[in-house]
Amino acid sequence: MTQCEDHEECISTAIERADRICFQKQLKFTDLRKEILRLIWEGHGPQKAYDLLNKLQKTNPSAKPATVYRALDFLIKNGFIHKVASLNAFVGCSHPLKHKECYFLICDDCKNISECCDPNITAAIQATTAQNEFSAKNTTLEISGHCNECLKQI
Amino acid sequence: MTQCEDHEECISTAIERADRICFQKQLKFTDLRKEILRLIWEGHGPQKAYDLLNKLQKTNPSAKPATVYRALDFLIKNGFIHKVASLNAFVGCSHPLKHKECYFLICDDCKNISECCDPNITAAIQATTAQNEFSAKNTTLEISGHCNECLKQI
DNA sequence: TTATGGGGTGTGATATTGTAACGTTGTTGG
DNA sequence: CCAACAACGTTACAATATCACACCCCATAA
Repeated sequence: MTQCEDHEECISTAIERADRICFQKQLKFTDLRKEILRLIWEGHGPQKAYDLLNKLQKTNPSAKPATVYRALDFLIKNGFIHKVASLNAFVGCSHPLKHKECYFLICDDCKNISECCDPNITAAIQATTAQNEFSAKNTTLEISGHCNECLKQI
Repeated sequence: MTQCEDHEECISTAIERADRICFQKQLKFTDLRKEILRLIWEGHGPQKAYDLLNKLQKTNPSAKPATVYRALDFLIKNGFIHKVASLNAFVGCSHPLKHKECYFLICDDCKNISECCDPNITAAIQATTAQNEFSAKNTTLEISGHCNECLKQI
């Protein structure tokens, strides 16, 4: 699940990517927003808002819930992270800009999340919404269970 | 979305169905659980836990959050309702026993929810999880947008 | 140059959602 | 009957999230 060979590199790649996109789109990628994005990628799994707050307070003791939630709002709105509704947690997006819809495989054991963005699923969902004459704006697809690595270890 | 010709009948049908299933499965469908299920169906849309608590307190002034959440746990566990993760709300299941997975179309305007349980989506999801060697336990698929009725009214 | 307006942040308060823990009651099988 | 367990009552609290208002910075127009 969401392996990376060199996690430091994986984090900095994500930050640089965001930096680039923000520059192109003229978005303000402030230190605070960058720090929150970094903390999310450091965890490399779904991160809870208040855990992020605790970590942020190590370098920024006066941080408050709103501090974190505002940064999260920015990051979500611009596609750098996703909210995982079934966990009330937040996870870095591996490919911002690439697509609107993201689906997740969530391992209950190792807590890792992988984005699985299958076009077949998207097509099936579109067919169903069309059939129901429903105009979809946002899709939340979160599949929990056990990843292959964890299954092997049993 | 989730229309019903006679809402009183629709509620009582749901209650009777649950009653029957509980009898068959030897589950204790207590007054409290029945009342919560009734309140959920009365709303005929996603109901928030604390709204249910307020309504419950009209007939049961000493009800507490735990009172509601315990009843909700029972109803979810036995398939009579679903939790809508993206809304932190609860909605009655139109066909308990029929299937494990339920997908939702959620109208942002009229707040109605309809279950859309398309086998094609299920198949697409299964194909993807298989391909990722992931053993799925639970699937949350919640599609928000606008239903046809609301689109027409614009 | 100033003013002015919007975005981002600081800060305190509060709202909303959900659980833990422990005691009591009531049912039920042995 | 009574031991055991499920359901419920009750208190407290934990976890998640938002609001409101003040302040600062800085880009831009007057």
